[in-house]
Amino acid sequence: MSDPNASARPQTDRETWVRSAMQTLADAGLDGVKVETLARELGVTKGSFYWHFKDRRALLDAMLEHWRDGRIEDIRGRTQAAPGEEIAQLLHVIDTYSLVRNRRGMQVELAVRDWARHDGAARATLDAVDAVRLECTATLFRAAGRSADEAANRSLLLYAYVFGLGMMDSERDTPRPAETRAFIANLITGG
Amino acid sequence: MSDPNASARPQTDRETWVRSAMQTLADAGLDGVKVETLARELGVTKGSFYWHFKDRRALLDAMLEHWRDGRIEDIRGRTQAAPGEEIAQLLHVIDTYSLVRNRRGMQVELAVRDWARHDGAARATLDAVDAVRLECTATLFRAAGRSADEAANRSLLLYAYVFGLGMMDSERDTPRPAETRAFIANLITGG
DNA sequence: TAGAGACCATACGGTACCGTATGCGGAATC
DNA sequence: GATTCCGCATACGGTACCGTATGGTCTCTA
Repeated sequence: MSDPNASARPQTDRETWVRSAMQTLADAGLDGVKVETLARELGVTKGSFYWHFKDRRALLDAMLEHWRDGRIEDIRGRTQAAPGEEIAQLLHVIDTYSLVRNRRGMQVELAVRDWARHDGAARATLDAVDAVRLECTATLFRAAGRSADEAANRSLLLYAYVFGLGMMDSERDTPRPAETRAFIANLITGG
Repeated sequence: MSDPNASARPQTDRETWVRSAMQTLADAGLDGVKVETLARELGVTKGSFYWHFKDRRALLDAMLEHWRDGRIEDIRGRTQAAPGEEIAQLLHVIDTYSLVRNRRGMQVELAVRDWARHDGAARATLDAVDAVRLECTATLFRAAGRSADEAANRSLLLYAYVFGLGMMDSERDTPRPAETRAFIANLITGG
């Protein structure tokens, strides 16, 4: 009872493994996430890993949970807008999601989406995140006066565009011209 | 001289390997493309593979070439339009590329795009294909009266949307509602 | 019909993983 | 200061690959 975080203490080192695994996922894809490789990069051996995790699958599930929670928190934070500012906020969401400065986040996103094509758990996690995202932006569109259908349609276009662009520009170093980004963002929002 | 295709005859069996590898690429991703696994599925052994290909990398390069040629031929064929029919043709392109019936082609597309994130040759191939695609649709937009900038911007939006949607819907079995598809397609083309 | 070359099987060495079993030190506890 | 348990190292067996070496079979041709 001396340490109120006693039960959570091992979580700290699980976090280390998960963070390192997410980095590798971004850099090398899911098949780059290997127990012995991660251990080498962390300067430990597999013995450590198999104390913290039952097996490789347990790490993958922890990664999905970690990513899901972060993404849901992120989109919730980015879709708060004062009345009358909804469209401006949507334009800001498009810009932050489609700019090159989110490179690492985009790489993780693309890796998870590819992962979801072969794994049920990843697919379920991704669907949950997408559902929240679509609902968040649709709420903004509705608050800006769009119908429910139009809000849903524009939200779908928004995410498909943003992640599609991330896929096309994943290795690009210079951002798209400001005029291009503004033109497309205005088409999506209908501003 | 009796067989005018004598020099092309070995190509036939290379083609068999490439086709099987493309199928596996669609189903299991690049890391599923393994020499011994492919050999088992073809009912032969590695001995056959290493007679036709120098190594695994040679197969991967052949796959990229095969895919590139097919995609360029495909987009060229789909972007022929009589004067005045350009927008209608663009709407048709959007529909064929975003519908579920292209499932296998979309899976290959997504696998190649993921591949391109870790491999220079794949990235170069993909960039070449994207450049042709963008030029093909931009030409249609210009023929429909858009400015060069607007044509390029709408083309970028078109492909980002189409492949982004393919990523979001890769495991979906029922197509999106016709109204949703029409609404978004009209936004992209500005019809 | 003998030889050459296309096409593939067999067999092997080497590597990089996964997961388990077990040993070992150091901190906390009594 | 002996015990317990956490955190990790070491060592092992097993599997799935890649690529090479070598031999066999079948066909076509001279």
